[in-house]
Amino acid sequence: MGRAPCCDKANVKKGPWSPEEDAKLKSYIEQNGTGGNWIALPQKIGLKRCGKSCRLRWLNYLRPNIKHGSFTEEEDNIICTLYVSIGSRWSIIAAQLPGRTDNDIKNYWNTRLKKKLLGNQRKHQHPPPPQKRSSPIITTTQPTTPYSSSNSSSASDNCVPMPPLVPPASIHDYDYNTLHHQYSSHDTQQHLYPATINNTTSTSLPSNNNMYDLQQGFENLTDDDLSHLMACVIDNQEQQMQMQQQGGYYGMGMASGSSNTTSTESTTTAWAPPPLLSVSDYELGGGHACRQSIISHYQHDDAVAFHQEPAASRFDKVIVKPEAKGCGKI
DNA sequence: AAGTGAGTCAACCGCCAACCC
DNA sequence: TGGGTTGGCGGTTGACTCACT
Repeated sequence: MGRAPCCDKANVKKGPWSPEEDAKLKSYIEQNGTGGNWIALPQKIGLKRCGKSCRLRWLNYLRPNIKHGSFTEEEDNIICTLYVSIGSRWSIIAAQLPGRTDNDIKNYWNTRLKKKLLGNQRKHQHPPPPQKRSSPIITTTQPTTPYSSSNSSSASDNCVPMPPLVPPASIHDYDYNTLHHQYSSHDTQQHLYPATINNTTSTSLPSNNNMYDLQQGFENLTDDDLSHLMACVIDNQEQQMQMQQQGGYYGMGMASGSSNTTSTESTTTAWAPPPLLSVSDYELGGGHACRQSIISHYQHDDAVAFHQEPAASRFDKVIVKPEAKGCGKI
């Protein structure tokens, strides 16, 4: 026996909402509220709709102050920034864009923004030499700014473009508390991810102040930087999908050493393809090797440059939640 | 004009966590 | 404390539109 359906599917209308249905739902909620029970609501107002459907219709279309229509450049930037930061957490992203719904943003991302950024990715597939590239980098000199882009030239000798550790689709696996601290003890490192993702829960942001928290560290990114970073994110996701479709499974990808590899160890052993598992599937004890793997995968030339870097890794502090959502799906 | 493929987006599905009794 | 119910979420689907051939 499966789970009980939320409504009597046989007597429930599906498909597009009629203006009459909209009017019924809207006027009832405006006068009476939802009554705290969406499941019971359609019966109360004589709608042959599933309660969930009513909720969705209200939230995505009928409620006041919903913004429809094209997204602004500023909204684009916020979406991209937050996507890089927290992944496909559309409800959280939507909370930072007044009037936009998670569904809208999700659709917009999937149909337009992603392609737009993929278009930019092609521009980056034949990039100029790394030291001249204006892309997200890691330096060993700036302790507090997650990214250095426009001001990166002075550190270019040690710079490596740094794709995300995991695709954002899996970023919900992070322990946010740990993420919050993951770089803070490495004063000699520059960081990729924002240092301040403060929420321990994903479903709510107490206030809009969090927008700044979530975006902190990305504020200095140029559009070019962001495009490149997003391209890496998307590229990583798509490659993982392809590998999964092919039945590939590379586990941690720890071809050498172990999760206990210390930050001062160096390895030049060839790596397996980027790990299909998200960070949550293991603890990145040493981190150096993992970073090398990812860099090797994305930017071979830059990986060479990376070998010259001090071994201490920004991944050193990433602790994972093995039970987190998304584990074991591969 | 008809066929076709791509793009868009509203709506649905199923999972999961929170809540309630 | 445990089981059932509900709300919320992200992923996916499918109807519709439009451009192109």
